[in-house]
Amino acid sequence: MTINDVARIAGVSKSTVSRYLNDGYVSDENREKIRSAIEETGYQTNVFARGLKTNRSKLIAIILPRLDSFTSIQSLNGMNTILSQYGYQMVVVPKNTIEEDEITYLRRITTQGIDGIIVLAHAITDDHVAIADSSKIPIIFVGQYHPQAHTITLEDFEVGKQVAEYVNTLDINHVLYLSVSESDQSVGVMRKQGFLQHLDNPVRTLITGFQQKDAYEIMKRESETIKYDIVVGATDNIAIGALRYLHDHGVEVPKSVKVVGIGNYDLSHYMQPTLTTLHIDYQTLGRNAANAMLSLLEKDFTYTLESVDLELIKRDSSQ
Amino acid sequence: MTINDVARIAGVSKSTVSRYLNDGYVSDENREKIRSAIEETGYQTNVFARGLKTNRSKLIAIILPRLDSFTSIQSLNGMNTILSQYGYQMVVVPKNTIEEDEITYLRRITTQGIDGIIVLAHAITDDHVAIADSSKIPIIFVGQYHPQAHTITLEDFEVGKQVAEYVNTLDINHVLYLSVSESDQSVGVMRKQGFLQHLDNPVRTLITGFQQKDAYEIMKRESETIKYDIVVGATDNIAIGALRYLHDHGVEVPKSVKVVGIGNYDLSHYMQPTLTTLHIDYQTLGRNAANAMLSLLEKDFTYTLESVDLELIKRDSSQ
DNA sequence: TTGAAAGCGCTAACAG
DNA sequence: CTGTTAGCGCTTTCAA
Repeated sequence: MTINDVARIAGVSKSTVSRYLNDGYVSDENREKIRSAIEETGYQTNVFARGLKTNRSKLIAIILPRLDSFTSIQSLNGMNTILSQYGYQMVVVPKNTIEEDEITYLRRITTQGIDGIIVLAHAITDDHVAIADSSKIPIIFVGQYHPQAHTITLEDFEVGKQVAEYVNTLDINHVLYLSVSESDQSVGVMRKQGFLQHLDNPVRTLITGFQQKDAYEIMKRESETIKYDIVVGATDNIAIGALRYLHDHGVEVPKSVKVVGIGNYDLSHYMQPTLTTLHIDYQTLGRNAANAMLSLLEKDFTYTLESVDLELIKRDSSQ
Repeated sequence: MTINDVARIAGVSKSTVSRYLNDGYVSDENREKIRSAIEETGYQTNVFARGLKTNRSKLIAIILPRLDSFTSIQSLNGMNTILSQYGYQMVVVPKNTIEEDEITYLRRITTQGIDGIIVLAHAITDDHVAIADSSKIPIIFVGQYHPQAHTITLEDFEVGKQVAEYVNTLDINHVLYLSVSESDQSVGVMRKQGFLQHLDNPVRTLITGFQQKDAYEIMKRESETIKYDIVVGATDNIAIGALRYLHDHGVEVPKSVKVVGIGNYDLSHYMQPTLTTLHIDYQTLGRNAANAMLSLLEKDFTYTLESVDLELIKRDSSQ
């Protein structure tokens, strides 16, 4: 079934059918004939033929670190709710299964029939920006700010601030803050600064990775020599790693040491004790990214950036 | 950069370049010229033009219930490791964001430039089979067996059996088994049968949903009137729902009542008490599905179905 | 082993 | 508002 069949049955030319399918500009009479011809034939437009002319596929590639990451999946979910409304589908590409270099990969797929790329990033390098610049399709980075690229971010400074303000209400003296590498501008720099600048108590900062075991390890190696009565993790996973370390070493939480995380991962309310954390609505982050993408793709598409809800969830690990 | 540019630079015809890109049948001399022309130009084949002739996109659609499901994501992960090796990418479609009827949706995308569809299903209806039959592209159903469709499944009878055998070793008298609707042939029928047929103790079976809260609710409504000293959930989520109910009602686990789940979701070792469960390697399930798909898509592709690891993980909730 | 040529199904000028 | 026409970039006969 091609557009020709529909045209023949409807008794019009294929351009009229094409017009019906796209802009409009068809008389009511023909419009009805075409509609019924399409219904009769079950015609579906051939995406390859259309793409050959228009270079549009209604496919957005989403590059993310791993599939088993709570925050990535939440964002993905948010994106999908928006994208699917406009007929876009997501090509999901977990970075950990890409064999080539990320930059090479990005460059390659910019010409592979995809309409846009959303990258959930922990860092934006000059190479990333260069590719985004030279690419014919839009690339949006989520989670990291960069002045020369399309980026959608959390207000990480505010995130850090809100957590600090909560910590200030607690009856504690020495804070241990577990951060991540400063190559991550958002979590490693802004979030940390927001936290440190608003904190009233003395604090020691340690740098670790995003995995629970990274946090566990750094606690094992370093925490013995540090005086602290609260551990704040830059993410829930980090806080959970610390919590497990404390648990394994007989430290009572929250009695001897309190623990606070950031992100409100689903795990956090299953922990024992349940983890106090700042809820971050990652679905909104995803929706923002999707809307930003659509605004670059669809003309007359407008949207307003939703502000991402932050809410302190007080649980047992801090009280 | 088109195939014409490459042909011009290499000093051959575009058919020769096309042959170089596909089958072969090019002299060594020309082969080298073309290779270097491609390198020089950074040529990438236009997927729309190729698709128009070949109807191949190297895209596999994966339909899954929701994105926030542990088992789905694990399977997805497994699929991706295989598919990406062969240059295929996944178009991920969460069912909960599809507005139209699932059957309509399936029928629609079979003609939308996708090479194959993998459906993570809780049930296979006649409509599903009809579409799979009439579709020009392969459709594989994962998780549910059906004699007239391509299906990849777990050995759910064996799953039930292994759990029953473990329960038989425990010092308990009355079993409460929380199952799901029999419309789910795998979990609702086979898994249950495997369990019931190998169990030595008396058992009461209750039907609930896949969500924790479903299990929580059924416990609230029904468990008071039932005598049991162990609850076995057909999935970890169900077991966790029961565990939370017991916890909220002051029942000591495992002292008064033991709890066992199936699946080994990541949550399960965060529970308090940690949940005894049968580990199921869903990544292998995903790999099997991907391999099955490739065998339908790529000629000369052979594979052997991997058997899905099952392993009983004894944790605190049962001992 | 190669090149010429036809055409995949569609969109978008353009002329009417 | 409609039809004619010219490709989009590629693969695939076919004849050489």
